[in-house]
Amino acid sequence: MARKRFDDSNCSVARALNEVGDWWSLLVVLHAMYGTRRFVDFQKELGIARNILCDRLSRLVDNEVLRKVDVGEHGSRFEYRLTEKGRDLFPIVVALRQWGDKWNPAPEQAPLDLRDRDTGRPIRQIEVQSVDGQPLSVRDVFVEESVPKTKKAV
Amino acid sequence: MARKRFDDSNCSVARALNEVGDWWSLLVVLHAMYGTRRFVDFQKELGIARNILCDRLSRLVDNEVLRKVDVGEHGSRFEYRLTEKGRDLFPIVVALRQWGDKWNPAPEQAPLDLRDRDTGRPIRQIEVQSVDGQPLSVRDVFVEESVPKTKKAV
DNA sequence: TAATTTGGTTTCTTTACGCAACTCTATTGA
DNA sequence: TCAATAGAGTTGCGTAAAGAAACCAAATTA
Repeated sequence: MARKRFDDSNCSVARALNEVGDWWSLLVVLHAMYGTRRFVDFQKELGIARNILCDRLSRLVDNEVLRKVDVGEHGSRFEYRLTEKGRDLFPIVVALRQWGDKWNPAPEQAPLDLRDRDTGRPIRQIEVQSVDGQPLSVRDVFVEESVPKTKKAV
Repeated sequence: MARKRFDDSNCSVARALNEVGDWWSLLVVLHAMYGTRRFVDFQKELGIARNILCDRLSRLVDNEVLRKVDVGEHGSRFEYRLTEKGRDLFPIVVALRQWGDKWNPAPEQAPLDLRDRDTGRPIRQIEVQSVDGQPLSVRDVFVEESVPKTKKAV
């Protein structure tokens, strides 16, 4: 692949994709949110090759999205748990899920129904909002330059 | 790479990643949101190889994230424009940007400051919300089974 | 004590990425 | 009018990464 990397990109989207922008990383994080913690469980649930899983897990640990925790008395039993940084990917994962459900619904399957644990009611559609909670589209937004001068459309 | 594909996965996150889950696609979409429409402009701005850009653009067109529009009288001048499906990726892109800014801030650079065009005020941090607008974390949420039976934690 | 589980590593093949060069049609410019 | 340039790709090649399968070692379990 000789993949291009974006570690030092001045675009934060590129930097984010550098850490979780491949085919597997976000799925690993998703399953971690579902409660999966062990190497073999990730492997079985995702059907990912072991060497690739190895690589993804250690990359996620390096990037502090996961923490590798030694359970089991004499080492050699480990768990991978989400860090705060990892849990902070929740909105991204949910937004992806909602987008997938909306635009590529599964033929014979109802979309996963996420609900508020307190009230039992479904969660909202994720949206970009103004400070007062109004939904904003791409066109409702502009980039404020650091040295405020001009308004440049996004 | 011999990538595994998730077209028919019953997980909508996997299906979403199947369309935009590679290193480049979301960056192409991002730049399209910035206003880029021409092949050469994407190529210059992203520094992507032309054949890869070709592949990504046609995949995004196939998946109806972009539309290929013939401008120029005699053909051979094209523009790639976001469809509604593509514009609907806005929250995902913004969430990625905010995550990148929060957890991997650029050393010498202020994060991109997105603002509401109407009020000039910054946008909100994207979050998963309950129907009444309360922020929800991973732990505040459960999966309601299609045939309601048990409450399974996410 | 043998079999199994866990968490990998190694080897090998396939596939896709990235680069550079090339093509073909319009458009611009001298 | 003829050459040069720009736009939008395509082709070919070397390399790096993905996937499959086999192997391995420590720790549990039977």
